[in-house]
Amino acid sequence: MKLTEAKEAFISNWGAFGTHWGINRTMAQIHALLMVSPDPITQDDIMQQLDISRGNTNMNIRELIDWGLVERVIKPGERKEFFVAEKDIWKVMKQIVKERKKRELEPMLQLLDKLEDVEGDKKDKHVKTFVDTVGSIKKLGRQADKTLDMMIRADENWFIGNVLKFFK
Amino acid sequence: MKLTEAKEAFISNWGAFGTHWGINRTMAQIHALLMVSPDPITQDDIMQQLDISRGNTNMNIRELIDWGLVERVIKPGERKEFFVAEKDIWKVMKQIVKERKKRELEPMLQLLDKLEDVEGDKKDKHVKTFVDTVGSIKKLGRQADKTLDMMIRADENWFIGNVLKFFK
DNA sequence: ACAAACTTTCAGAAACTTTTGAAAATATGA
DNA sequence: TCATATTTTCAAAAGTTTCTGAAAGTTTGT
Repeated sequence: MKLTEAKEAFISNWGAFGTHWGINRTMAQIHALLMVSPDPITQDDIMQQLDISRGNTNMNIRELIDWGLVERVIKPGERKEFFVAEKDIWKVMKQIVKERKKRELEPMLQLLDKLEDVEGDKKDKHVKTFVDTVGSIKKLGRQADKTLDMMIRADENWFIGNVLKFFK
Repeated sequence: MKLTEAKEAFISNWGAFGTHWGINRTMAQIHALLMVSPDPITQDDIMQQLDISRGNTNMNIRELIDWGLVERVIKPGERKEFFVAEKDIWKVMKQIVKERKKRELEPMLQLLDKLEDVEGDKKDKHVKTFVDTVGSIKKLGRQADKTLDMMIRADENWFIGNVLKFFK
């Protein structure tokens, strides 16, 4: 397979993959393009290579910067801004986990805390089922929260080495 | 907080939460409703409680059954079908992980295998960046795949106990 | 201060997803 | 078998998200 062809396949599939994970197609594609680009590239390069509009490109680059996955690079003597993606995939993953944890898991745990102390007779099966369900989701959520925290702090090799040992 | 109110909050938030994870709002809401219902309920109950159409209800129940999160229950002497959700949240999570792994992670790894043997001079920085990026994603993906496999096979208490110990 | 280079915004258009509801299909019991 | 209850399907409508492109805003060098 030729490089151009392989790049295209990678970008388009990374885009499709992203949509399953709540990231919009274009954002994931820009990210993919930047990950396989050896040097920083401009907004115009991105527009041209992915064949998307200026506005769309701009918005999605900003979103990627917000997520901490892409950085602006200013080249001395150049008027245009350049962009570069974090290439260490472990860092990328940690960054994504961190953001989604903050945006999704934490608010959910807060809500569950409030919901758990519903008033009413604990012997009523409706109350009991509700409290039990919420309680067990909270327990699992807390566990996930802790595990992800540790992962965010861990170093890749330490992590992979230990996980491998741990899981026989 | 009253039970009815708490249930509503739970259902509506579980729905919103679901949309971040590629599950449609209604499907997640039906799942939430079934999780807090002590006994099996009918399609009409669901339609009424969530105020959604028959077609929508039917399609999403079927999808939940496909995912292995909900079961049909036939009550002797009753014409209607009843539905019940798996209430053990650990099993629910394992089921979701299993399905998403199959639907998303595995195809991605297959693609990366093909992309990694791109032709061209490994000293060309474009080729090198591409191969390195794809290779490291593959490595991390493989690791995730193994870890998830183990988790699927594990028992909840074994898992939580060990994870806690493991992460100091 | 000005003009050119470049970036950002946002209203409307396009694309995509979800929902409805009525009709078709199927199952049940007399 | 037939009438009725129940489930399933699917085309069209509603809703939502994403994208475009032109206009407004900003920065830079002279």
